[in-house]
Amino acid sequence: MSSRIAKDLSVGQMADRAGVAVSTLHYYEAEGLISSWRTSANHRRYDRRELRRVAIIRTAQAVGVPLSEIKVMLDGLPDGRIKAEDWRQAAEVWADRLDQQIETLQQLRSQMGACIGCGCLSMDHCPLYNKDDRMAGRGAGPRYWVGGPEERDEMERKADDAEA
Amino acid sequence: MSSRIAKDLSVGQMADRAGVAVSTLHYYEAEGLISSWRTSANHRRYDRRELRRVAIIRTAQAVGVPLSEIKVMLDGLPDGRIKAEDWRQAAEVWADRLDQQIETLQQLRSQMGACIGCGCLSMDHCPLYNKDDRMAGRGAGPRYWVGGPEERDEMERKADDAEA
DNA sequence: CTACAACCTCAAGTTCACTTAAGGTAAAGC
DNA sequence: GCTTTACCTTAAGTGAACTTGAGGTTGTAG
Repeated sequence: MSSRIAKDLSVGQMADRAGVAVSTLHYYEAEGLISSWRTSANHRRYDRRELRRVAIIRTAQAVGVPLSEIKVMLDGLPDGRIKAEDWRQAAEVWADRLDQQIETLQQLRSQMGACIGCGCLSMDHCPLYNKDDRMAGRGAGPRYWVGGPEERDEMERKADDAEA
Repeated sequence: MSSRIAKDLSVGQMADRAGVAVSTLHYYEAEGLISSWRTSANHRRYDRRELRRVAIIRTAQAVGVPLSEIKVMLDGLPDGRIKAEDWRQAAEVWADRLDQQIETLQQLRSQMGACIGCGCLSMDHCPLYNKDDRMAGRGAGPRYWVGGPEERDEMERKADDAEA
């Protein structure tokens, strides 16, 4: 009992450690977000680093990043054996994304704060007011993460001056 | 055509300005997130400040806050006529929330960054490694915003030392 | 006065991220 | 040897946040 080598984890162990349900891990695997090998009994075994993947998935989700986005980023890292350079690259892309997200939050925060001090309550001359126009998004289903990946259609707020 | 007084908006105008679909506004109204009065023709008319509400809703959503949460906060402000004190209070609650959210993001960011520099690639002696355990969440459906409102069950990561 | 755009309601459909259920295998404990 | 526990698969259900569609009314423009 002196050997403390990092062994691969069963799905139950993964679930425990990551704090997610077993079914969730199955789901993630089906979606190609994590991967495992199988024992002779067809049981999943996870490399320990999959734990980190799950942690990243959950953290990203917690701040509103959809799985599809997460997958794209995780796919950036070549299967299994992660080379340092790949990690670095992927992380950089993400950093931008996160910074953006953080900024959005800070905007919201100050938007609400500023709204108290300024004339927002009586409206009409609020400096923030005209920032309301913005934000598009089309297609079905729920829409997290409004400041999406590529292609955003600008949505010209035309009918603005045309008002009696 | 010299009068440029702020008039109430139709649903179409609101949709244009806020950058959302008309159906979304209907939905928000049905959910009690925004409100309107009706013309004699049963058409919706929105007070201009509803525009701000929509902006806040969308921004909050963009960072992963579910509508239920948003509603709670918006409900904090008494119907229609918003008193400054109420705004202030609500904003304060939110500021905390947002700060928390921002922190999560920064953690994720540095988690990924740090993972490059440290031994994560060869695993085993990563200082971040043991932070993987964490994060619970139960019940059906999608789960945004892991660091939820009240009640979080701690999820003891027991089976840790018990490993041959 | 007739088109037509903009609005209305209500019901049903869709996507995402899961969970639950049903039915089966397999190694471990008594 | 039998039962329990952990795992497996596949299919169907769920909740959130919308969208789409069908069918109907209103009001302005030609």
